[in-house]
Amino acid sequence: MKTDGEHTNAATKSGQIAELLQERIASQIIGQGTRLQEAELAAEFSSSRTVIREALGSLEQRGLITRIPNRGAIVKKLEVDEVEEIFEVREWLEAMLTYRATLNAPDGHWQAFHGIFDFELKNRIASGDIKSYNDCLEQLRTETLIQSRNKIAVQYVNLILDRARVIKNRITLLPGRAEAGRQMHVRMLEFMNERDAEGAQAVKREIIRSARALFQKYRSLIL
Amino acid sequence: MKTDGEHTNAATKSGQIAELLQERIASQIIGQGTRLQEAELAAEFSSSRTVIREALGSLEQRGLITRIPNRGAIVKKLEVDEVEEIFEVREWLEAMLTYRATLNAPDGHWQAFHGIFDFELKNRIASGDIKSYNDCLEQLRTETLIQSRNKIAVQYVNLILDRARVIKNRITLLPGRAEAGRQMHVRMLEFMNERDAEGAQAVKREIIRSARALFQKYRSLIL
DNA sequence: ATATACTATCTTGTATTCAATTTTGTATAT
DNA sequence: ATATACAAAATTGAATACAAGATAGTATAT
Repeated sequence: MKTDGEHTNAATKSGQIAELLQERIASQIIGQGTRLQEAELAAEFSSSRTVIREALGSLEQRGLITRIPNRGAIVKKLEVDEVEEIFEVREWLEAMLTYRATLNAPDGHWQAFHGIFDFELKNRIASGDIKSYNDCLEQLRTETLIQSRNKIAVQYVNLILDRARVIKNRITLLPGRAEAGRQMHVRMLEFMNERDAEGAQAVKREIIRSARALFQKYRSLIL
Repeated sequence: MKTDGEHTNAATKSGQIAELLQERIASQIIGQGTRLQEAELAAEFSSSRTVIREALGSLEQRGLITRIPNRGAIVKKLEVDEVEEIFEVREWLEAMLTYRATLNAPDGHWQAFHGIFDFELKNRIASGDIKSYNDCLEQLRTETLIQSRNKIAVQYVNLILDRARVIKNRITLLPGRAEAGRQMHVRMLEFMNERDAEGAQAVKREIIRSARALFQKYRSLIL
C-alpha cells in the first residue's frame, strides 16, 4: 500500500514504531476507539516510553489518534461526517493528480493499464477475483501519483487516504462495485491515453463520487 | 493568521513550543536552512530536551523542518519546485473550499464582503494601503473555511499554506497585485452571492494561478 | 443506601542520565 | 602543504527517574 519510501524516518526507533502502528490502525488491526497505553506499547516493542511517546506524537499529527492531555491516546473513531469530508477532499485532490498525470506521462503510457482494465480484469472480476482488481487499482494509483510529479500532493493524499483506508477497501467489496469501477476506469484511461486531462479528471471524480454514494447507502454496514 | 483554535495541543509544553516555532518558521523569523539545536532551544524555553524533541517531531510531521538521524534538524528550504507544487495543491483545494462555501452559506452571506472589496478597498489600495487589503483577504478566507464545513480540508489547506506563507505575502506586495486581486475577488464574490459555485471556484482558481504566474516571473526576488 | 471526601494507585508529562554517533581539532606521516 | 589517524568534544538517541494529574477504591457522614 505504501507508495514512496523516500524520506521514511525508519532510522529512529520512534519512526519505525510509528510506521508499524500506522499500518495497524489504517488496517484496523487496532480498532477505532482503542486506548493506546504508553507503558503497554513500550513493553511490546521492548523500548522506553520516550520513543513510544514520540511515535504517538507522529500519529497524532497524522490525525490517526487523539491525545487528551494527562489522559492518554485513543485511536480516532471514523465519524460519518469525517468520512464524507475525506471523500470530498479526495475527489478534488485525486482529480488534480489524474489531471497532471495525464499531461505529464509519455505517449501511450497508459495503454498497458487500459488493456488490463478492459480485458483481463473483466473476466477475473466476473469470476469473483476482487483481489486482482484491487491490486491493479493500487498499481494504477501508484503510477498516477508518480506521473503527477507533485510530491507534496502525493504526501497529503496518502495521509488522508490512510485515515479511511478500510472504508475504501470495504466499498470495493460491495456487490457490483468492482465491475462498475472497472468500467469507469476504462473510460478514464481512454481519456488519459488521448491526453484529455479534463475528461480524465472528470471521470476520476465520478469514480470517487460513486464510491461516496455507496458509502452513504451502506454506511451502517461499512462503518 | 490562525483560523481555528479547536484541537490545539496548547496543554503540553511541547505543543506550545511547537506552535511558537511553527509561527516563527512560517513568518521566517527563523530563516530557511537554520539549524535547530536541541540544547539551545531547551535553554531558550527553559525546558528539557525531551519536550524540545517532541516539538521538533511535530514540526517534522508538518513538513516545516528536516531531521537527519544523528545529525539534527534544519528549517526546510523552499525549493522552486516545491512552491509550484504547493500552488497547484492550493489551486484545487481552495477551489473546493470556495465551491462548498458558496453552496453552504446562507443567502446574502457574502454581500458584506462584496461591498468591502468593491468599494472600501478600492480607495485604500489606490492609496497604498496593502495591509487593509491583506486583512480583508484573511477575513474572507477565514469565513470561507468556516462555511465550507469541511474540517479536514481546512486542516490540510492550513498545513500546506504554512509552508509557503511568506511567498503569499510577498506576492501581495508586488506592484499592481493587490488591485488585480481585489477585482478578481469582486468577481468571485458576485458568483458566490448568486450561489454559482462553479463560477466562484473558477475565479478562485484564476486568482491562485495568477499569483503563481507572478511567482514564476519574480521568483528570484521572492524566494 | 447514597453521596462525599480522602487516600492509594495508576498513567501521563517532564527532567535527568546514559549511550551512541558525529563533528572538530590535533598530531603524525608522506 | 596535504592527507590520514586518532582522540576529545559536542550533539543526538534512548532509557531511567521524578513530578503531577487522573482514576479507582474505601471510609465516613447523611
